[in-house]
Amino acid sequence: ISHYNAMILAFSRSESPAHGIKFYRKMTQDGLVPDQLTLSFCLKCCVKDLALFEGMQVHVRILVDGFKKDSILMTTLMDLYSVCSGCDDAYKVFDEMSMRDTVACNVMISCLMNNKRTRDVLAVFDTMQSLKRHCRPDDVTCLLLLQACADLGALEFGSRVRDYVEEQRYGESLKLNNALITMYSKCGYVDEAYKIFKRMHAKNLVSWSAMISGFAMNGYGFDAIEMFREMQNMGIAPD
RNA sequence: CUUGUUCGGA
Repeated sequence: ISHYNAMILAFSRSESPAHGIKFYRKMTQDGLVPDQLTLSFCLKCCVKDLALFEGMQVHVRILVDGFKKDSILMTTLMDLYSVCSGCDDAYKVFDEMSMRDTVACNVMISCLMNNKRTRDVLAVFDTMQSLKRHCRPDDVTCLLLLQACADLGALEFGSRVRDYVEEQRYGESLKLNNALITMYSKCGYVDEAYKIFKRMHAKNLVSWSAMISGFAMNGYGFDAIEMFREMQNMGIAPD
């Protein structure tokens, strides 16, 4: 069976996930019994193929086979509904999970974000902070949240996330710093963005580009050009 | 690297 799993996993990462679903069907018709891994890989195929109906059949199988308390599997299911259906179905799974951890919350947040339900995102963040450690927001949570704030121009909330980031000493994370730069820029606070930029030890092409367009979008075209030169002097090639 | 979430700027 591990060979079948390997096959389906490979299909789930390929550009033809539908073949993985076919393969799964075939193996069950041949009387083989899928395990958690099989179901998980098959779900990934369904997500990638946007195959809601097939995914729901796997859902049924999960329940029938008694894998309901496998939280990782349930999180994958959430992702299926998040991508192929909507918040309501994803939340239903979320709500019925026996153990909700940080990743499950992150899936929920990303789903809510895609559906522009910002206020609910906020609420989830709040409850995550007050719950036990297995639900505490992590770096991915912050990344998601900062991106949302940037899109919405939600400075106040973005600052709260920033405080949290610094409490947790995610301060050296390149991705988080870049997300902060973008968030402040889009909220119109280039100076704050620049402070972040300056104190960064490691900078990316992304960091530079974020800073440059931050200046540009706030009407500091000259500084943008200046930054661009400085970047090249640092030996970083523009793309 | 045999089960889950983000993948950064434009």
